[in-house]
Amino acid sequence: MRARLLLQRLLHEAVAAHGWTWPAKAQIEPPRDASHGDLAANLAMLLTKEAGLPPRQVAEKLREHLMADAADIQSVDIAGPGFLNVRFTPAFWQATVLEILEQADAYGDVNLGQGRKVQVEYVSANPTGPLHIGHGRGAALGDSLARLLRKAGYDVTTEYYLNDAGRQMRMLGQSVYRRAQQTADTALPFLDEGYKGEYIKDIAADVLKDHPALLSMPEEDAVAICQQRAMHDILDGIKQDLTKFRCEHQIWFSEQSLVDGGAVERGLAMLREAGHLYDQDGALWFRSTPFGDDKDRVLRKSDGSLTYFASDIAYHADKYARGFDLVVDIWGADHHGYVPRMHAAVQALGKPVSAIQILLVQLVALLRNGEPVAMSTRAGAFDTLAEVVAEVGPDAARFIFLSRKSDAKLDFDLEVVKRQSMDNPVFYVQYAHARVCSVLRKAEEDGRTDLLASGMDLATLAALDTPEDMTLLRKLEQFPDVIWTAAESFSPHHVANWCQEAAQALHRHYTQHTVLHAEDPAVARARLALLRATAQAIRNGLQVLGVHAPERMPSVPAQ
RNA sequence: GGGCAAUUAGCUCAGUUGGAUAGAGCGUUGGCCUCCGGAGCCAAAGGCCACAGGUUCGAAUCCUGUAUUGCCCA
Repeated sequence: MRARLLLQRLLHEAVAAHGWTWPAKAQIEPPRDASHGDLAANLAMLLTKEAGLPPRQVAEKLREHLMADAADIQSVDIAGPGFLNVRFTPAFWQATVLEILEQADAYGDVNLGQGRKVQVEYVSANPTGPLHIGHGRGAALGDSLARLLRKAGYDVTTEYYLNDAGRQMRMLGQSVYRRAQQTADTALPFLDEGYKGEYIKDIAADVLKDHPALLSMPEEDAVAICQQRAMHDILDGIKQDLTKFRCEHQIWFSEQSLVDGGAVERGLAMLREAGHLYDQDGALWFRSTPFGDDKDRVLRKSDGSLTYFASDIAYHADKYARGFDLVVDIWGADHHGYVPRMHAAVQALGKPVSAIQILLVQLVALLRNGEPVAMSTRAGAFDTLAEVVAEVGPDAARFIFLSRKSDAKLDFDLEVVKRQSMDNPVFYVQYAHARVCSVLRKAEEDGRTDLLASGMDLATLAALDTPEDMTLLRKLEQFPDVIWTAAESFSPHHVANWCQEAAQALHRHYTQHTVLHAEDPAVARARLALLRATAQAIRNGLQVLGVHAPERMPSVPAQ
């Protein structure tokens, strides 16, 4: 981050000094091939027209300006069609260690969000059954995104939208009631569209225990009791599953409360006033096509009942009324058809389409040794989030989810995720952290007070001059940039990738250079500081992913 | 029939929003422990970035078709 900011400032000055204007497409980034330099700028190619010079001559003029007044810059080369390849001094990179040790847990914080209020709404599964592995992916993404956006300077609130009104909840109550009835009359057939899982029977048994007279009540009352109990129990389970998966929702928002509080009617009135509604064929329509939807949508059907979309609009109107500048919705990919109409609704509410960000999470194929895991019909489903987390642990599951783009299908192989090998990079990253901790422990055991004394300075860090030192330092320096781009693109997987790269640089360094047995105590001090800084940065990266950074790995595996 | 996404090494996936000779890991082959944890490191082999056009200094990336797969809608 420091490197990019510095170079950006110097280049801006250089461009201004020649009376040119900064091109919007200008980029400053590490070249793919590290041997080209630390950072590369494509500026010269973009300025040829305005400068009236061939790109390499433009580059030459910029180069002169950079070399004139920058103590931190070691060299500037012009390469290829006119790239400026810039190399910084070792001291510049070494200072990264001081920065990290000073900022500690705050290292990587950036101010992309500038305090803007963001809501992340995620999971929001109907409380009609336990969460499955696909919900887990959305859960990992939503939670990590909240952490990421906080680190990037947003004021984040997390929320779960509870669909507790409507037909599905009634069906849930009826399903439980029917299972209760079946305990008395085994010949009674099950409901065609009912919820069939084993958990429905469990709930029915519990209800019967608390209400022995259930079956002699009027059916309406009995179903209501079943529905209340079912929702309560299932929601309880969902909350437990999410907690075990380290996902926090600060607010649980009830759809029923929207209906009861008249918010839906208010939302409709708002749209009607703005002229976005019309009546046709006895139904109430939202004119969404002017906003890019492919057809208008019904909000109130001819039988008088409201559609889900109507309460969704009211819900989003409520979000904005609560003062959120940006609303992030995380949906299963099977809802992608709703994206255009939601975008339309937001605009009809008077917000720019950029005030909503809808992230789609693709399905997860659960495998075991390459074979699809069949949903069990009897002994409980093996594809529930709870089962999977119990088997592989939250760290491994979260890391797998978060190291891939969310909008691509994902194969989740239980055996592979459980295996503690490089098939499963979470152990690789955690091991890097644990390795550093192990060195620190050893230093303490050996009574190396000279190394463990606090305080560090640039002069000592000058000993970090090997290729492995420089690779590691550059990687650590990039961390804030990674947070920035990841937050900007709502993509935690960039952070996961960085963790792997940082871990790799650490492992490589570790095998090349010993710390406690270094030839010179000063070198040992410098290296130990570097390792501490690395552990800190990796810890911060894992924190964004919601993955633990252990001080030691649980056990040594068998050879 | 319309729409949305995906297609990169044998497998699982990245590719910093258009940059230089396309990268990791696993798997395969061959090396590295008198030393802080070898759950590691190094090296080799492995590619028509699905296919065909187009846009420009420059395309895995952008635009248009085609194919295959998945999902939504009628």
